[in-house]
Parts: sequence; C-alpha cells; structure tokens
Amino acid sequence: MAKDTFYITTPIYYVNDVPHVGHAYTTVAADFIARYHRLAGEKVFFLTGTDEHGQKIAQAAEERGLDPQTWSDQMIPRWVDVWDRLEISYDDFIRTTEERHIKPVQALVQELYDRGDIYLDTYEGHYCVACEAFYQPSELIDGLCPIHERPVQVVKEENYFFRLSSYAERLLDLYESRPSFVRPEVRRNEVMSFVKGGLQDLSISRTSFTWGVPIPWDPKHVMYVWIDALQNYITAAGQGSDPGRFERIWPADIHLIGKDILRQHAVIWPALLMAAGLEIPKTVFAHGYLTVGGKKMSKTNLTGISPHQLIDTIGPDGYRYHFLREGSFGQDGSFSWEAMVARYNADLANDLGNLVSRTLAMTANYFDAVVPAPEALEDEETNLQSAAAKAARDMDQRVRDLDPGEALAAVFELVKATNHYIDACTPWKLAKDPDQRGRLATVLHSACEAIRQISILISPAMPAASRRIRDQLGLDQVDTRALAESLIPGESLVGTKITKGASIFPRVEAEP
RNA sequence: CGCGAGGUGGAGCAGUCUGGUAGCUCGUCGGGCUCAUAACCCGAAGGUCGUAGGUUCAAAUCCUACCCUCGCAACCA
Repeated sequence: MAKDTFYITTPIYYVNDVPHVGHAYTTVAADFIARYHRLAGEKVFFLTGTDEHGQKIAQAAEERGLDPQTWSDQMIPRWVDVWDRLEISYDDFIRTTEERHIKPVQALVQELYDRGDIYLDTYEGHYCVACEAFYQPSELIDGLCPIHERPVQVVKEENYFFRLSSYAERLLDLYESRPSFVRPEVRRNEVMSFVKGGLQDLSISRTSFTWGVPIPWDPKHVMYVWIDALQNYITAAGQGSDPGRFERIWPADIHLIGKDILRQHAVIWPALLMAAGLEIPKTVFAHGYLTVGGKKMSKTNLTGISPHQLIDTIGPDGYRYHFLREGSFGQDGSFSWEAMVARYNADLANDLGNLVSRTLAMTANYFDAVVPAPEALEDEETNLQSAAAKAARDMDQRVRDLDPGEALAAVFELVKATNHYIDACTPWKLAKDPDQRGRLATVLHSACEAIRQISILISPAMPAASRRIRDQLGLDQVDTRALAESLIPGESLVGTKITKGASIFPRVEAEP
C-alpha cells in the first residue's frame, strides 16, 4: 500500500497554559492548507493535539493541587473550544498521555536502545534551585545564577543519551539533497550552520521528576518531553499499531511549526527517524512570529489577549482571514488591533461583503430574486471569466508554495475585478431601460457567477462566510469534489432563488 | 569579536539569491457613481530603499565598515 494521503500537522501544544494568538496562528494556517487540499479532491490527514508530559506540566498541576493527568484533562477543553470556534477541521487530536501514543513511543525507544543508539552516561550541570533550571557555564555571571544572582549547585545526574552526534553527516546530506526539507530558506541556512557547528549527543531521560513516559528498560527514568512529543506525528498515523494505515499516510507532507521549535523538528526529529529506519517528512515549514510593537508576543503584552477576544470582535472568519492574509508567512509580522480591524473592514466588509450585498440586492429588485439566464457574452464577461480562472490558478500555486497571504490576495483580485465589472456595466442604469433587459440579465448572472466562484475559493480560509454566501445564492455547500470541476459553472445558478440575508461581514467600528 | 533576522513614501509589507523604469495594502488628496454594509470605481501626491565608502555603463539589489532594532544562545516545549 503506497502513500495516498496528504498529511499536515501542527505542533502539539503544551498544556501548561491556555492557547494564545500565536498557537492559533499556526493552527489556522494548517487548517487553511488542509481545507484547500481537500477542496482539490485529495485525501487529507490533518493532525493536531497536545503535549502533556514534562516538568512544567507537573508544576502547573501541583500549584493547583492537582495531579498532572487531571490538570491536563481540564486544560483540553480550553484548547478544543478555541479550535471549534475557529472551525479547525482536524482529523485527529492526539494527546501524548494516550495509550495509543505511549506504547509505540516506548517500543521505538526500546528499539533504539537495543541497537545501541541510546546509552547511559552522567550529565553534570549547574542548577539554580530558584529557577529550577540548568545553566551553561557561559551563562553564569561570576558563577552565580544570572536571574537570581545566587550560587548554583553542580548537579550530577545519570541520563540516557541519544547518539545525535553520529547523525550529523546524514543530516547535512539531507539538507543538501532535499532543499525543501526545511523551509523557508533562511531557516534551512540556520539549521545547516547549526549542524555544521557540531552536534552533541542528546540527553533523553530525566530522573528528577516522574511525569513522563517511563524508559521501558529503566523505569526510574522518564523521557525528555521532546523525544516523546515528536513521535506524535507517527503514532497518530498508525506507526506501531496499524502498519497499513501508516504506509498510506507517512511521511508527513508538512510539519507546520513556529520558528522557536525549528531545531527539534529539523535536527532531532529526522535523526530519530533515521535511527528508527523510518522515512523523513517532506517539509518542515517554520513560520515567523507575530510581533506587537516590534517585539515578540509575550505575557507582558499580547498573550494577555486570548483568541476569544479577537473572535468576539471580528468573528471566526475575520480572525482566520486576518492571520492568513497579513504579513509574510515565513517571516515575523506585526500584529495590531487597528490593522486587524482596518483589514477586516477594507477587504471583508467593503470589498467582499458589499459585493455580495449590492449584487443580491439588484437581483432581488430587478429579477424577483431569481438568478436570470445570461444572453450574449461581451468582452466584459469574458474578462471576468478569465479573472476567475486566473484567481484559481494563482491560488493553487501559492497554497502549494505555502504562501497563504498571497493565495488569498489572488482570490481578492477576483473580488476586485467583480466590483470593477459591476461598475463598468452599470446594471442600475440598464434596469431603467426596458430594451436592455437581456443585457441586465447577463450582467447580474455574471456577477452572481463570479460570487459563486469566490464562495468556493474562500472556503478554505473562511468556511462560515462561504456557507453564508452560498445560502444566500441558493446553492448547496461546497463539497469535496475537485476544485477545477467546481469552478466550471457546472452547478448552474440560473433559476436559483436568492435570499438576501444579513450582511456577510458587518463593518466593525469597535475599539478594543 | 557568540549566532541569526531586520532597517524600503505616514503605517504594515514585497522586491535583494538571478544588478537595469521602486511594487502592494491601508491612510491622504481629487474626481466619478448612486445598485450596495457612509460601501464601489477611476486618478493623483508622497520614498536620495539605515549611514559612509567601494565594484559597475548601471545598485534597494554585489563588496567593506559602521549605526540602530529584534530574536535565539542548546537538557527549562
């Protein structure tokens, strides 16, 4: 059985805290790409989930007098609620505390141990009790903890190590021979120079706490969270439990991540897979950060705003649109409330929402709310149809190039072209002349047809708006038939009864 | 000399690899239209592309130095 499924993942999120805008940024982008591929008729497996092991989780739980599992269980709804509100269409949601994850992870690590890729050694580090963290000697200030300015303890701990260093050559070969393994290019360069700088073996176990996956042959050790967490991508795909399914899904087409976890995904992860004799994912794409006032989002500024607050103001589709459209996906982009509202009003309320509104209003007024049949097509109609075909082509290319912003820009070229078309054809004037009845029918039909095509193209980005527009046009919902097929006017609008409902995108005047 | 990213009209960005009219969105100004969500359409102004040198017939784009901003500095996702 060969691979036949487009497989895209988000990171699994650490449940020591609630989701913030940055998490939703990654997840919305992944959802957009997944939805587009489904629209194009491909089989898709879209995975997200949560990372529930590690010391931080244990601490977060302990502070509230809970055991880690109970704490994690309580956190899950906080995440799922946001994803539901944003209509994240994940096919599976994996939790690293699930049996289906833990068993294969232990089996794989055992296998690496048996092969000699994992060995026991002593780790010695400078530990600050106040920080509960280790420091490199170079980080210490006069031998003191840089934060607390207190003496650090030299702690010795027996750890299991993964022979990461022995994979350096093969990793470099991978980056060289498959330039698209790490994207965008700046990140690839970063990773390559990091690996060229030399790799140390990786400590993969802890004995200082117990909240983790036990090392099977030495259960007083638990796994370093990343060793456990990264494997979610294969355990959810059936590795170690459903070989047939695994073959159809793996390797992943895209691991979508934030640039903060690039090394784990571009260095540790492929090395682990090599050690396990499994295939390497096709692309690890690290997007940039959202910045506020030029600075990385943090607890002190934006993280205080939960996705819910933004969704309350501009709706799930407005939210999705904004983060997909604004900025360059591979690079950092700034977030501001003002820019978000301005973008929403300009693109969604004024351009698209109003386009639907004016077109349906005229159809209602001039043709009793029934889409008329077109008569002779003139240059304007031909041009509009070309614009639609071009929008679909450009969007396809740009989604596959992992550029959601430009993909949406392509769709909004069609929105703009349709507004332009209506202005050029002046249907409100045609309506006053009974001799122009046929021409008026052609114009309104063509405008409705363009909106129908737009409703398909925006559906990966704004599924709810797509549904509302199609409701108003009297059409069924977008199904998963091939995109090219949907764009051809196969689903005829002629004779459908339109319903001018509420505004698709009401203008937002509110201040934060 | 730790590593990396970035400094482009009022704001946010593209363009830099493969030198050759500096592009997009918002904002501003002017005009058009009145079907529509004070929306739509057309046009205009506005930038010595961080600074200083260099290479070149030609540099935002290549080279050198410097200034400024931000992120990361490896067992803590």
